[in-house]
Amino acid sequence: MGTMIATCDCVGARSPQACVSHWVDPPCVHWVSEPALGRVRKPLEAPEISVSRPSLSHPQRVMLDSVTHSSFLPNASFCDPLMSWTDLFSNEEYYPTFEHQTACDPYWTSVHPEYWTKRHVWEWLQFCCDQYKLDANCISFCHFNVNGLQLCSMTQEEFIEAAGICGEYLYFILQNIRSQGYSFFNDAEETKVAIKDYTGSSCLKTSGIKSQDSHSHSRTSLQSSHLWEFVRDLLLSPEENCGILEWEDREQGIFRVVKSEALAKMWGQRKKNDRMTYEKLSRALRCQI
DNA sequence: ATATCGTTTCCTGCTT
DNA sequence: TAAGCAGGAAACGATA
Repeated sequence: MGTMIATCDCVGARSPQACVSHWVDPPCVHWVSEPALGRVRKPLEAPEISVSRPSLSHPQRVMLDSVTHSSFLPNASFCDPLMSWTDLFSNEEYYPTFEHQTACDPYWTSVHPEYWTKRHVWEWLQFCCDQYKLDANCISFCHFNVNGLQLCSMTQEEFIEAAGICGEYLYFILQNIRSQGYSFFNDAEETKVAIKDYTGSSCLKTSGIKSQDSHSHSRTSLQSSHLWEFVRDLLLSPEENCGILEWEDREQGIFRVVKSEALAKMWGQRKKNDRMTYEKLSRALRCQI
């Protein structure tokens, strides 16, 4: 079980408040594609949060889901079936550079696939899950613990082995990026049709493919509209975080809200609501229980 | 037009 | 007693 504990600087607080948000374990929910904050089961669904009342010795907890990989994983001996993106991303062996990503570290969209690092591959996978509503359950992330060159050398069969029917999509998308560059994403409708035409697979979630270009999702993913995405992205973007959120125990998914006022202000700016307060923001988080 | 979802806002009661 | 937190309930806006 993961937990995130946060101490916030709530305005007017008589003493530092302990605000803990906690991404928990299965078998709960559908908290999505956030490598750092929880376990990935399905892309883009709201997290399940449970909250326990804080005390002096045991700060407030907000438990945002978590997810396990499904038994669909073909390579369970390789990969702990309970291993999540949280686990993987917090594992130096799997994802050694994530913590140290900097603003000058190029994003995957600015690098040709063959030159992707492992981190780029993971970002691309996350993008595909988010963008095309691929069911992360279908994907054996361990099979994608490779760099771009290795990824590009994988056959379609290997993609299918690694991600089932989703592997077909991933393979198709990768080949298109390689051949067309990122212009493949420029026309969302064409992309949508192309992918739909490609296969009638059921690995797409019901909401299908969103008309959202890769640009808006890549470097500017902080503009995502959901609160949980906002928090997730903030935690995953050190250059945007500005010390507002800090990891307390990354492996357990525990983070600390250091600047609650700033967090609320940033969320208010995102939602174009200058009346947003940390009280409201925290209520919204609790609402997702 | 309607339903649903994800908040937003207000409120009350409990805890510290 | 004051301040913060938890959670119920209704309203709201976007979207399907």
